[in-house]
Amino acid sequence: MPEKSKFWYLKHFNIFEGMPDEEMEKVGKISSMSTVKKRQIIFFPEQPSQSIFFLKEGHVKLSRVTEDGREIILDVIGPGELFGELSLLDENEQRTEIAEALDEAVICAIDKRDFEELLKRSPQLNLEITKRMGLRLRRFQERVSDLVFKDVKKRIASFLLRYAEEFGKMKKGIVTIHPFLSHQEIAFLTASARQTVTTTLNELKTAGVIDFSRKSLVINDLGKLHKIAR
Amino acid sequence: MPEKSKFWYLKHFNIFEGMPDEEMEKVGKISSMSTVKKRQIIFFPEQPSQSIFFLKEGHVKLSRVTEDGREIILDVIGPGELFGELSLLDENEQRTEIAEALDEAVICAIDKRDFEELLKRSPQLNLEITKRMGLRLRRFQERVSDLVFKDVKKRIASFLLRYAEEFGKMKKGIVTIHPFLSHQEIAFLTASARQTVTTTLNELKTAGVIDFSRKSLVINDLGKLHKIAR
DNA sequence: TGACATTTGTCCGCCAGCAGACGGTTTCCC
DNA sequence: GGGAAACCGTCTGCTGGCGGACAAATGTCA
Repeated sequence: MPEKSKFWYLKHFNIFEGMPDEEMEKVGKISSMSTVKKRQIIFFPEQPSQSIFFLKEGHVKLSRVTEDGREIILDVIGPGELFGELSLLDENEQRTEIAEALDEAVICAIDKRDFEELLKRSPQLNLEITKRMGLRLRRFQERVSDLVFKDVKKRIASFLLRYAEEFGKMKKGIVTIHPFLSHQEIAFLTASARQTVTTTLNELKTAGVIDFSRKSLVINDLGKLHKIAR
Repeated sequence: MPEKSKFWYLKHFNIFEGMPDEEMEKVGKISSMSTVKKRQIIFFPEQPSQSIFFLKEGHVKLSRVTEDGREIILDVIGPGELFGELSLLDENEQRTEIAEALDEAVICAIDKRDFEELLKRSPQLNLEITKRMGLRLRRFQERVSDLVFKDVKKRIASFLLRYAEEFGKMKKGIVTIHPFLSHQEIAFLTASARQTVTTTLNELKTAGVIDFSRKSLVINDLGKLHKIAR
């Protein structure tokens, strides 16, 4: 799957690659690093947005909460990705997203204005950001398309494939993932119900396609999973 | 609704605004304009992507078709917007979208490479593009969230509001739209069935919220529509 | 190590809304 | 202006999967 590896590559490509050293130094000066614990919220929607973040280690869940308290997960990201970029759009508006650490995470924050300055000075960086946003957009398109055309079983299979590709380790055609999402969270991501996720996963287990316990998730038969997801 | 007008403003803001004249002249040289008829396809997914487009007049539907021939509408855009930007991501890959004119449209095409050059030279333009992509991303997030949380009636109401805001003319609190989407197309956009759209629209008509014939669509009670959509 | 919180597993009743059918209306194009 | 094609309106049966309920397993923290 050549496309996928390219996607991966672009995503994990260091965003400051190819930047002259003196610029890099400036970046170092204007950014601040910190560690957040599992389940800690990184920014609240009420705060006026002023920083954008880079995730160095761990996993972060980006979500929204509706007025009546229901949650929707917009994305789950891993090391090397940036988030909060949408705040570039807002002037003094509030964020609409919540970011929550799914495990111990190391993040790096840069003030929005500083970052915007940086963008103006470095077309290369700017292009990189644009491409990343484009990739996100694509993923969302995919997601909408899945929601419209696929039933729950297919959506969950589809999710597992993405999950495996982004966060799993492949060895001889078998992918192992250290899971960091609950069934409830998978349900939010696939627009389904918790119970349905549990049932479907167990169905897949019985069919021998996957195997899982609380501490690991193994995909035995990628081919079959692809077939189910289509 | 302050947010909305800002959204509108950003979207319809001329993308080349503030560009020095000599640059502008270059843009003129490398771009080519053309007119397309209603229902004409602007680019096919099979073609390697090489141009990005600006829509000057008319409306364009951006969609995807699955292997088994089902269609999903990704977006519907009006004058002032650009499309095909995602091709910036692809090297020599095929487009995954289809663009189709919904009425007589005037478009302007620029070669991808040329445009990329332009971006490198103009941080201002680059930022503008980034912001637009961000807006699109937001809209998609909204759409996913709607799909997950709202029932068909709400989604259709929600669609009507966007439709009105983007393409309608407001006069004394009443919005009139010259419709260019069929019920089938609205169904694709709202992830529902044609019959359901017909029924729901008629329900809204009976309730006095909207009024429509084949040649015009009027929204009488924006407030009520908002309430239904929430 | 025990108690409380969180997550997973299973069963089932219920209904939103999809999809098929078919007839009426408008639009398009020769 | 007439025939075909596209679009709209309405009725109806059927079902995917949501959501409530409750039990079991696992995690967590004192």
